[in-house]
Amino acid sequence: MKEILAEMITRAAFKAHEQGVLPSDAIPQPGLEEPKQEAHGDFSTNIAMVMAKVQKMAPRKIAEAIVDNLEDPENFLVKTEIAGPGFINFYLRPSLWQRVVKGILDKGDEYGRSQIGAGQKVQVEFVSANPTGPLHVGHGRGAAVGDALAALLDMCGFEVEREYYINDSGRQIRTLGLSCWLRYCELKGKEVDFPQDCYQGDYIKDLAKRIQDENLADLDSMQEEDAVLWCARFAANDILDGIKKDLKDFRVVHDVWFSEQSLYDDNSVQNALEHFEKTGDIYEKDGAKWFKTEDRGDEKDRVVVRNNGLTTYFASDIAYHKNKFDRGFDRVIDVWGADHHGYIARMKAAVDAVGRNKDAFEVVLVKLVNLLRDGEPLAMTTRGGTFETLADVVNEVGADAARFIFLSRHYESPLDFDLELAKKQTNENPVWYVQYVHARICSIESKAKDFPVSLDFDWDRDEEILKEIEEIRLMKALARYPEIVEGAARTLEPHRIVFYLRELASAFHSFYHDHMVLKEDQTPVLTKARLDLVTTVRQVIRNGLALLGVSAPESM
RNA sequence: GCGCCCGUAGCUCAGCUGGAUAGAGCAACGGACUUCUAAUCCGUAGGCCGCAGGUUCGAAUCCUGCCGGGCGUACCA
Repeated sequence: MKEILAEMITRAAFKAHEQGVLPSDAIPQPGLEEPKQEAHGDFSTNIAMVMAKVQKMAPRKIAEAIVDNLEDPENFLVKTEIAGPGFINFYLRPSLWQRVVKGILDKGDEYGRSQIGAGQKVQVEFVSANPTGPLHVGHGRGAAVGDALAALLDMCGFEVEREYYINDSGRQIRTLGLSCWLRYCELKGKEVDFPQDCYQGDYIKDLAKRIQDENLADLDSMQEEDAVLWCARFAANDILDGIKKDLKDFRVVHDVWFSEQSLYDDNSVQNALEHFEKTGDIYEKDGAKWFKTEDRGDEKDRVVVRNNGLTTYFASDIAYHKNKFDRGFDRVIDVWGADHHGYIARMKAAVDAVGRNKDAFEVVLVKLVNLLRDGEPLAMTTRGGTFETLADVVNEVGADAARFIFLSRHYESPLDFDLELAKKQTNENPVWYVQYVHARICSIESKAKDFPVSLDFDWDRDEEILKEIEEIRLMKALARYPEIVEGAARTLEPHRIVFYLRELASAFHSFYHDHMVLKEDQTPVLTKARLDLVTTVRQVIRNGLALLGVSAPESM
């Protein structure tokens, strides 16, 4: 509908130019928007104001010239007016909105799909928590955001892959092994001084106990270093299994689990380092090797090999991101916690050095989550305690509520997550508000069997059937969905879907309150039309919730 | 110190590429169920868009400075 209008406006402007009314032929692409106020029509354009400078004319004069030259052979418009400083407002024939119903009925689950991605390959890497402890709520938000982004991009015609990067190498894995080993020693009754920088959580004790109880290894006869390594492997694998289970329960699925260690095993890290030493991007200073990131936009150069010979995380990250692009991705999106903020510039520099466009690598920084109960903050220590893990939260409030709330704000905004609120089955809880629409409509549909419904009804007939204001508003909201999806994908902002769904839900509830779908003294045609209308609402609610990874229940 | 993000209604937050009288949810107040799920709806109230300049037909939006808050700034991960 917008395209048609834009076309009409452009044609009118050129016609006005040919007639000499508009001096310049520089006609910009008309921007059309839905005015905030219904009194300003269905669509409006500010093109006259935009052109004012070039045309050297008053905006309202330009608007007049355009309106005078509008051709509307199919009678789309019932009224056109010039308002304010030079807006042109368009009032559409109401029956035009009915076309959206047919469109959604035809497209079903595919309504909202677009091809703006044009088949470009995108990788979304998210969660990627170190396998040194269970996922906490912060990871949950990252998981919800990453998963929704992937779904959005997929819906917009990108070829998407979801990846989890496992930091299964390096010092912290050894620390994990040491922690586990020491707890094991404690169980054996040895006096142990448990260091501060070891992992304190009770889950480590549980692991040690399992090693003992299930007799998984003969640690006692091993050299201490071997025992620590064995513990490290065992603990990391077990914790990773736990992470996988937590994600599964949260309905998050990754396509690829990528091991950091594999980059060492196949010499990728080594090769990358050697390569950049040759190109001069890596140099030696103070016994360490530095990557020249400052020349590429970072604040300073960064160490990749420490003077003790050990590589830093940055070294493997360079190899990792090179690997990503080598796999043919046009865009690489990393979802990180906000505490990794300072890492972006150096990673972009590395991507630049690899010879890729810095803009092909994007980082979505997800701010932290404040867990509350009845408005009171809960302590978020790494030590075992009350509700801090993702699993606990999902257990308590359910995956639907958790995901919806995680996505209910811009990812860059800190998020308060109130456990009690998330569980409430009242209007304070936004999840239910949206899901309720779906359930209500399912209920109507199942009751519809007992009603006389016109069967030879045809949406192609251009007669006006749905003419109530609540119906028109609903259809307008439905029509907006595809561009909401596109906008959310373009800006990588899934929260837009949440806001949209609340609007659509609100429009539906208003309609529902004022008008009956199934009513005895109503024409079968109107019944059928309304039935189709609510079915399309259900469809769009379903499609939107699917993007968020939230279920659409048939009854509540 | 430097860099990034943020400051919008009592609270939590939207606000697209600058557009008309700045929006929503919650909380508050007042109404609406003999009807397809009241987990709902309708109405009222609530604002110096942190402050001060600048850009222009027009600024919550763009630029500069200041104030206030968060984060980052490792031969850590």
